[in-house]
Amino acid sequence: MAKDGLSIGELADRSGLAVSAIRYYETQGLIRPWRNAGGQRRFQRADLRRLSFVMVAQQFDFSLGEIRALLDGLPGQRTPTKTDWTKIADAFRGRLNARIATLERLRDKLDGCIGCGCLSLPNCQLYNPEDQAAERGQGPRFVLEESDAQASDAELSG
Amino acid sequence: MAKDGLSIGELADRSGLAVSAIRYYETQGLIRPWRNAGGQRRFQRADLRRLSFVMVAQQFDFSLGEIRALLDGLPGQRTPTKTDWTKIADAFRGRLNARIATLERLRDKLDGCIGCGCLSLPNCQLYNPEDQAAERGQGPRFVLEESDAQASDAELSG
DNA sequence: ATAATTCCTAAACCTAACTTTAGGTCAAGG
DNA sequence: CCTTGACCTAAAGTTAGGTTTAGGAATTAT
Repeated sequence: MAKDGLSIGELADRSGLAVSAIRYYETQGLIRPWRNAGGQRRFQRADLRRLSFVMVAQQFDFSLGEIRALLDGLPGQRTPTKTDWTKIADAFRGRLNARIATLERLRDKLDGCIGCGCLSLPNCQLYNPEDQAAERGQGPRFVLEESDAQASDAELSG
Repeated sequence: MAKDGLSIGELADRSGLAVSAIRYYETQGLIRPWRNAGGQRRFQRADLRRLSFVMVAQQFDFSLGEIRALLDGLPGQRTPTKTDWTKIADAFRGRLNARIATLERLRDKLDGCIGCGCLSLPNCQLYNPEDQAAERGQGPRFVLEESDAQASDAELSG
């Protein structure tokens, strides 16, 4: 009930976040409470919006580091206003569309793959990860290049 | 060159996986090599297909545990054959469609949210996570229920 | 025969995003 | 005053999916 700011417990109740999560967010620079005389954290009411923003951004697959950058990028270190929101929403939508597009491409590959004898053919599209880790082997994965005859040797294992 | 099965290094080269990853997969029950006289792992050539399957399934967001279950569910503990593949592809497609649908719903929410003054209104759709962790707080998140007046107090923080 | 690879195990380490625990302090209520 | 209950810090634990390291043994190449 302290009128000089919200306690971490109050913020937790109102946000639905765990107290430990809020403390963690502080270590990650997402929120900066001040301390009262006794050393306890005190939060502004606007911090509720800040936490809300964090929670929403997480749904769009932004890491806490990225969210911090978004927050820091706001003029004056503010919590987003309606005006800022439009720009941020564009970033969110972009991320979302990219993810959807990736999944749709994967679905197309899968559909094009039915009945192609997959998992026993050399250049199945499904073996080109395209996202996950586009670093290690630059070229195609040779996974199924068992060029020898005997197209389907010993299917049994163990 | 050992004709009595592939060494782990050969399997790694052919699959594109790291040797350490293959060993790890063994601990997870995804692959079961036998040992030669000297105690080294030896793999069947069919294990390449098994690993390929693991890699593909991971792209569809299946955990190693789930992949193991899929593999174990195959009659005779086989690596999927063309016949099995159709059934599994259905499972993959289902997972994919569900994910796409979720993201599209999120996008719709986002679009319906533009200009609604989000992040300062009580019941923004974006505050209902729907996926992430549908466990803790069963009810709605009260995130923005600052019922008092002063709709936009102190936007500045720090 | 010997050097260079490759392989072995066990255990520690890594990232992300937190939670849990331990030991101790602060604040609110009766 | 005194007891809860909320809070504090630091450090360790958690999950997933691996990687790295250390110390040693097996294989392969020369």
